[in-house]
Amino acid sequence: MSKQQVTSERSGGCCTPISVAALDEALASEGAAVFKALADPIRLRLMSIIASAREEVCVCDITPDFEVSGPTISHHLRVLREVGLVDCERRGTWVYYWPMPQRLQWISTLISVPEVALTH
Amino acid sequence: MSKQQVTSERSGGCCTPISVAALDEALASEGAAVFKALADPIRLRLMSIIASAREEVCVCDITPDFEVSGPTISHHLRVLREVGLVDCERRGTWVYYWPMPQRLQWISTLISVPEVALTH
DNA sequence: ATCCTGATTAGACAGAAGTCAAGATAGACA
DNA sequence: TGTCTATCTTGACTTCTGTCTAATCAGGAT
Repeated sequence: MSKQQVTSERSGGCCTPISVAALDEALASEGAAVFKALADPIRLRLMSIIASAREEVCVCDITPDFEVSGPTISHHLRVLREVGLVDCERRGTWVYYWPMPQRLQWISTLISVPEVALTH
Repeated sequence: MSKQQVTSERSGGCCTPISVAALDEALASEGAAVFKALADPIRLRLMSIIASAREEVCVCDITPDFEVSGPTISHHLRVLREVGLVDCERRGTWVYYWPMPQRLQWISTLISVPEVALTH
């Protein structure tokens, strides 16, 4: 398996990193929307809690870790969901969230830097 | 010319991706600040133009690609500079920008997903 | 049915961010 | 010196965002 293949598999579907070729406006808008979702300390922590958990995470377990109100947590989770970084499901009284790893990997690849560009 | 030099973790080896372990508040704040800089379509395009160029880029070559005023471009470039994603230098009449690839790679690694998490 | 708990939605508000016009600054050159 | 060009900074305006309280919704249990 070539490096090229590994890269495209890990990129969550596609995309040339911005260090390789300039983005067109459409991709820039989509990418910026995802970065905007990660551009808040609380949302980034929420994303990291959900992404690093081995299982789905209950909102009830997340909320106590933060010093903002429940509705605010709910708002931030919705922002993450609307850009496809997480998804959720109600199960009985509780709501559970899980990460969408391909979406996260896509945005990571978008800003990744080829090794040659790091060493020069 | 700009303030950069940030955490210790970004040199070479980098940080622990958020899919591996939850972020503490300090790293979440720093990461969110960098994502905020990328969370605008114009800034993301600016970053991609600068990062993908083989040479330093003159502001005079960038500005015509956008439909906003010169001061607005200047403002966006400053935002990118303040989070350490680019740096610049005046040379004669013109100002040249170049990318800081390690900083970009740091934020990319922060949200990268281990292969095992993509296939399960 | 009615109540209780967990979570989301609606509405309001302060502060942040994007934009532009006008002015300031840096350097080249006559 | 003065002027010209490229870029940045300032100040103002408008829109967007994060946060709260209060109200609403979804399910379980009494």
